[in-house]
Amino acid sequence: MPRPGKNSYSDQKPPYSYISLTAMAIQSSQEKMLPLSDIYKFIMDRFPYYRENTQRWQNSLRHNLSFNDCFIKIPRRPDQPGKGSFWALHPDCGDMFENGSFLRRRKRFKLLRAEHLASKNSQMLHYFHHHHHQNKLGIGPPEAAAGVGRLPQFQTYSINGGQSTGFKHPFAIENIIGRDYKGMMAGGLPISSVMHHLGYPVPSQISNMVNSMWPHVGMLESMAPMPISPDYGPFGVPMKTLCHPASQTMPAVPVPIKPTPSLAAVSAISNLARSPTQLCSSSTSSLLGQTLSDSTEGKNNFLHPTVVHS
DNA sequence: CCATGTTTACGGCTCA
DNA sequence: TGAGCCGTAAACATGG
Repeated sequence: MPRPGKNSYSDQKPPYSYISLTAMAIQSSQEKMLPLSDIYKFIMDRFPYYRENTQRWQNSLRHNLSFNDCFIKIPRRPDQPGKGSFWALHPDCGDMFENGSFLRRRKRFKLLRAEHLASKNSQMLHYFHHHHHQNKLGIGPPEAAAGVGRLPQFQTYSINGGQSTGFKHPFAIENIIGRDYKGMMAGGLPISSVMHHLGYPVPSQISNMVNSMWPHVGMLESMAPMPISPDYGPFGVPMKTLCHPASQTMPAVPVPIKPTPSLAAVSAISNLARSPTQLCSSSTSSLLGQTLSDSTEGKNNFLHPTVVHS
């Protein structure tokens, strides 16, 4: 039992990898991209655990940003002063958390050489092209302008000139976190109960929050810190209003990494039902994918984006 | 100088 | 048990 004043459960390490956390942060922003400092902020605001040892985990996080191809860097426009680039999710990175684990991906997203180079150029080009019209007011970081514009909910930084229409970031929070784990329990407890004890929401809670608010309000229009309490999710949204009352159950909190085909199917369907335009699945993104040796330098060799299967 | 990136290395852990 | 993912440390570069 956590005592008041003492360490509470919410001070414990959240069951998310840095990749998950970063993806959440990015997805939570209106523009689907954030500067490093805002990624830090997102995490620290919502997960007390990360308010300490900042040197350590921030170094790890930067390592993840650079090392993993699922994250792409988008340079600032001249009218977006500030330090460092924006970070976004690679549009083709696939559903890296399809098994429902946010601690460890079943497979990782790795680009091939030429793809890597290509994305470095055309991605940002596309960005410039795209956002210049849509967000003219954009002075300052995207989250500043976020409050006003009702931009299309899903902007992707397409590397193939917008050809991947309809394709959502598989990393979109509802994909990352968005699953219906019907009837699932965590350690013998209903997930909601576990969530409550943890003091931060588990994946599908976030999903519910996202899904319930995205249609109306831009997610996290402000990056303002919100009070952390069992009643609030990491996005500062009251859980009560967002948590589906009954039938909603959650994955075990540190979700066992088990590829469960049936579940995957279910989640695919539910994702579809929930947002028809977002047909996103790992299979979509890995259509062109060919396996590639997982060497570190493998990122620099071929023509197509690919998903390396483990 | 400090924040931001990039890269290498290594040990722990999990899954096939 | 090996392969691969993850977390961490650390060296190094760069730009404001």
